[in-house]
Amino acid sequence: MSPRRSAADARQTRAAILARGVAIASVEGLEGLTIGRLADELTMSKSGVLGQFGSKQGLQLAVVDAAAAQFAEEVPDRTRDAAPGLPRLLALCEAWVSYVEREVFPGGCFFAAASGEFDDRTGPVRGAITGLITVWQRDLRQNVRIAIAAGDLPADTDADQIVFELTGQMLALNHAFRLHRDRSAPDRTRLAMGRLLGHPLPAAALQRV
Amino acid sequence: MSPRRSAADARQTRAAILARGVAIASVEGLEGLTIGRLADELTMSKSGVLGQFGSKQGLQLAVVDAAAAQFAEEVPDRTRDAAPGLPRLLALCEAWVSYVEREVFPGGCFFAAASGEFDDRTGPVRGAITGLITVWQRDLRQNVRIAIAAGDLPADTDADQIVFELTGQMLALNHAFRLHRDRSAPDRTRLAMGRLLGHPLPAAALQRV
DNA sequence: CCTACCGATCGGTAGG
DNA sequence: CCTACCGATCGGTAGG
Repeated sequence: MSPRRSAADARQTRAAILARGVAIASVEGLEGLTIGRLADELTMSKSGVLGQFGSKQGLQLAVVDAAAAQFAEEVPDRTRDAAPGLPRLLALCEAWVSYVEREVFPGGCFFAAASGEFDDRTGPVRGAITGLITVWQRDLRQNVRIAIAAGDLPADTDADQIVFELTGQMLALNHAFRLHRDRSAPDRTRLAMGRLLGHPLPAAALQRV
Repeated sequence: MSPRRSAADARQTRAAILARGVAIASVEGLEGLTIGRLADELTMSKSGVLGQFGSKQGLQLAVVDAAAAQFAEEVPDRTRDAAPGLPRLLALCEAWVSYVEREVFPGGCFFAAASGEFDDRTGPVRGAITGLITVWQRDLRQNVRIAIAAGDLPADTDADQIVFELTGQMLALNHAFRLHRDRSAPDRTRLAMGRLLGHPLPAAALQRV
């Protein structure tokens, strides 16, 4: 096997770097993710890692995109069976709670951690993080609006307010689960979200017994 | 003026280091706070900074304590006039919203940032952060219980659940205010907290005009 | 994707 | 609280 690899090999290498990078960054942060450590853990040279992304910022942007793809698989993609509006909203909330409970990322919600780390900075990495979170919240809001139009939420509901409060319960769960290792936090979150939406979360009853 | 300073001078130097340290750490994080940068900004030598704390971890612990003292001044100390129970609870919530709105720390809530940074680690710094947050949440819970006993909250209220949900709204505010620069977030938080407690926050009406 | 470097900066120490 | 260091590690480059 020659040291010069094919394009397919390069793609595989890139995927392996990103998988490790996402896991490390969810724990150590996107700044704490270093090229040297990544190279060490993958038994590669630093320049081999860096060559794929050009710079640390390029690596960070690729890691954010890879985390977004994984999040999409683990949360919204699991709600495809639920109809738009209240059913989808409840499914998205339950999928989010489950995503934290299952510890999809070893350091908890990747985007909660990344937004806390980059909220005081400027530049493309912050932009990528805020863009992805904005899209996620727009998806929630859209389903709130459909639920209102369908009569499944009160007509005077403020969609932005509901999304704001749901976001708070998501952050509370990540906080309590990671910092206090509070195992009752997922059910507390389900309860709070169910009250906000006037309906219990779909899987909560099953998981409670 | 000789290079050998008195104990009073040393105390002043220490206070100056901690004031800068808290501000830097609220933006860059407790790991991103470096001895070299601190020395630079204070036109001191690195060893002059390090000598006060022994190690970077000693500096981090002192910075956490200094931030806790400032938080105590800016939030709970401002609610001394409110009677224990629901009045104090409403005052604590309003003081917290105001603390974020006034940007007491340049990087937003110091403890929201620090707990996100250290939630996956072990050691005394994590311990100090969790300890302070636990005390703060115990204070909230205690006032919820007094409010229940006084009949100001329903008798079947779950105090831990209320504290959990209030914490979520605090985190939602910090998140929206820092990441999205959403200026409507403070009033959204007031609204959510007021609903949770069944009473509007004390200063909200005045500030709304 | 590798070896062999680069200057800058990290936390920390010796000794005054 | 200073100067003068230390080894380790940072992101990144040259050249193959």
